[in-house]
Amino acid sequence: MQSRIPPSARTGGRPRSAAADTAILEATRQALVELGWSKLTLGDVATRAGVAKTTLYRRWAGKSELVVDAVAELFDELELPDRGSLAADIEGVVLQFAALLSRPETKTALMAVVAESTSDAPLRERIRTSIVDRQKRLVLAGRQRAQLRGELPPEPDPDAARQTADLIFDVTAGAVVHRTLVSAEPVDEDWARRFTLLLLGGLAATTQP
Amino acid sequence: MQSRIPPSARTGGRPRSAAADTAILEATRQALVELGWSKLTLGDVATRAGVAKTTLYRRWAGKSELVVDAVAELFDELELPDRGSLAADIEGVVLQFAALLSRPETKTALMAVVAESTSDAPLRERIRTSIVDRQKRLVLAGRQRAQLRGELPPEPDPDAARQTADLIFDVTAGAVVHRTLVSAEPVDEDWARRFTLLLLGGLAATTQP
Amino acid sequence: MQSRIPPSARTGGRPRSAAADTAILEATRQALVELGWSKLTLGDVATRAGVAKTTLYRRWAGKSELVVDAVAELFDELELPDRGSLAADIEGVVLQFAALLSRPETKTALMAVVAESTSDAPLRERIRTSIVDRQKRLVLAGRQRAQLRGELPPEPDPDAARQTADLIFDVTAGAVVHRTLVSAEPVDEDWARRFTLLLLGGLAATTQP
Amino acid sequence: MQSRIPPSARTGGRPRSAAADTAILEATRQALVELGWSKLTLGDVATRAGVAKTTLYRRWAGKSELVVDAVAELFDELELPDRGSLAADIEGVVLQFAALLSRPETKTALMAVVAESTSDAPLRERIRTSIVDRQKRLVLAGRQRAQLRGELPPEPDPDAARQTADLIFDVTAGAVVHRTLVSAEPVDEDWARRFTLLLLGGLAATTQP
DNA sequence: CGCTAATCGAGACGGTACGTCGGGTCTTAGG
DNA sequence: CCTAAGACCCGACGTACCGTCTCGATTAGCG
Repeated sequence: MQSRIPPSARTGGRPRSAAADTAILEATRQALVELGWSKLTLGDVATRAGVAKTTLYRRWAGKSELVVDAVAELFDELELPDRGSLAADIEGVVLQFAALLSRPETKTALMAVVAESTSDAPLRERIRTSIVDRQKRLVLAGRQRAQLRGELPPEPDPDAARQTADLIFDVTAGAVVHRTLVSAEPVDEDWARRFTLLLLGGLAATTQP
Repeated sequence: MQSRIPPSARTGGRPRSAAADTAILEATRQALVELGWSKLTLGDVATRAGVAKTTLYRRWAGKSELVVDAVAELFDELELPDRGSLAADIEGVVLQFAALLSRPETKTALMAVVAESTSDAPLRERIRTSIVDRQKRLVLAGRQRAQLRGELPPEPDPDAARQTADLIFDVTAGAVVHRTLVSAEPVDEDWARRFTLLLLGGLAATTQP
Repeated sequence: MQSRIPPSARTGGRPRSAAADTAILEATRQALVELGWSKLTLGDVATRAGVAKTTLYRRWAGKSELVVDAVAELFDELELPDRGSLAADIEGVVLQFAALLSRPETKTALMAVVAESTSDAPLRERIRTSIVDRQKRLVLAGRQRAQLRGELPPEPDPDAARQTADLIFDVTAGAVVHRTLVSAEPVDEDWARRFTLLLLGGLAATTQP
Repeated sequence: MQSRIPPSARTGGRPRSAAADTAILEATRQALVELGWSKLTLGDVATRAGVAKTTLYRRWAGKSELVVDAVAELFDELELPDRGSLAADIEGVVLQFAALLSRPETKTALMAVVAESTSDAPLRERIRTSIVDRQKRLVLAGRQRAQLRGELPPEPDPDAARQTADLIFDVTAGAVVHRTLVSAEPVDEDWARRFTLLLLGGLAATTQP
């Protein structure tokens, strides 16, 4: 799902510049790093991108939509490298996610758009599609891989499977975000190890009553 | 710790109106509910409170500081009722915290000030003192009570104790916030039960290597 | 003299649409009536005329040039009907000119382009050629006819003749314009009669010292 | 009559700066000279005056209103010096008015606001009060003085008196404006003499049937 | 009881950014 | 070469808030 305003359906006319899109999103990230969310202005982004303000407004409805797109591109990089065991995979994901969150552009932007989204349902949906689901995908892939390895039993009930995945996701993402942004302390290998221990222990308790 | 600017040290002169403080904080919460963080303006708050803008700026440095104070008052209500067992206590805290987070004024304000705080260290400190520590206190009190009950073993190493408490806190608060604000799904009794199961299971695994 | 930009000298290629010209000028007048000078936009004119903005800019340099042409067409209608006497002829011209000036499209456009022309010499020249000279012609024709009738003596000195004609022209056109646009009162038959009396009386005094 | 937006009726609050008014009007005239009407922008005027744009908009509704006030001050200078005879007085007024009209700030502004006023009745009224009536006053004063001198007979019928004064005014002001702005030729002593001759001759013809 | 001094309301002030609009240019595809 | 369509850059618009300032009018406590 895209936040961009689609071009006029009518054929004919000068097409939108693809280079402008790239320049704008890059300029947005750069401005986020230098100024932070609250001091970022669309006029400044336009100037940095070498683009007219109108061009920007023609494609995005506002600051939130633009920033979501700009940050979302960074989340595309997330992958699930095979580290050999479920525990190692989880630690890898946690560290990868933490690394992303500690970049200044994501740090300042993510909470801000989430805050904005509390009173803006379409924006919330866009965040979910562009950002959140990209992380959730990793949880599902990780479980699948662990089941192939025999580390986790197959889950016959699809409802329970989904519920558990959601819980793991909220716990993992929430913990990393909270540690990084609220507690403002680093997510290092040690923390990742201890968190993984907690998660896997809890998971065992959950599935083996 | 207070965000308020202290009154002039010099004695004599008209004292600050105490009623104004109450009115301003109440007006702030009301405006947060109606407008959300980004559309809340200090001029509007002043009008609602029946107070001049000057009065407001004489006491708070800006929007963030004011909102932190306004929301912090709500976190004073958090308590740790004795529900008889560690699991029940945790479920209680989770539900209580979730209830607070689902109020519109906290929902919209909390993430916003956290976002603001990523580039404002004093603000981050104020948030920690006024809001976060109030929750953390519950974690510590819960553990102490559980140890008194014999549900948890005493932790001889104070460093490890702090580290574990921090982890539990980040996991719990993070999970509830993420579920509520990002996943935008309710934290009901069922979820609280499943989360507690996960947490306690993980905790057992962590402390019994 | 035309304000239009001439078509490319190079032969070959698609010729300009003559229908477009008509449509554009008509649309301009219509827009002048509805919106007045300052709110008239070339984009709107293009839309009304069912024409692309490009087409419009290929033919006229700007708003002033377009409006001069659009209004000038109306001045083509001015004639000098033979009413039998100099006085009657003058009254006729005055009323005819006043009628033209009271049309909303001329009323709003004429002063505006004159204002523009104070800092735009080519525009001033175009106004003179397209609009002013068309009125001045009537003064000259009126005098010639009166001389044929014997109502006015021949003027042997061509310099003095030109000077007098200029004076009469400025007085007549100026008075009608001022009455219509500044004083905002109607130029009716009574006013025309009184003005003619004044003018002819003054003329007699001027030529018979 | 003033074009200024009156300050809030409520007492209390910081009073409006009188210096700002002076600076704004002076800056407006300066900008008119340098840029002309159509390129004058309120933002630029504000900058020149060392004033915020909002201050400007707090006091005037728009460009036209501001310019009327700025130019009107110049018309305050108009007087009727006693030159000894009616003819000499008229010539004096004509030359004085022409001198005012040939200043670049009035030249570019006057026609423009008149053009605007064709579709803006309140503006037309403001022009009349602030500018036109100041000139008309001279006509009336001139007649009164001429009657005291015995150069003109007393006019018993007040209606006819007013009608004649209006006619003289439209003719005089119109002729000077037209000569200056449309014909774009100078109003020098020679022209003033010839115009006065015409006017007085016509006047005699009008009043002595 | 009258001083003194900080507070209060009100609202104007210099700024900065907003989101929109119009001007005039350009780049398409099509005639 | 012209045309319709529409995106492009640019600059100005008028508005909204910001945080500061200047007023006159209140309030206290201290002398």
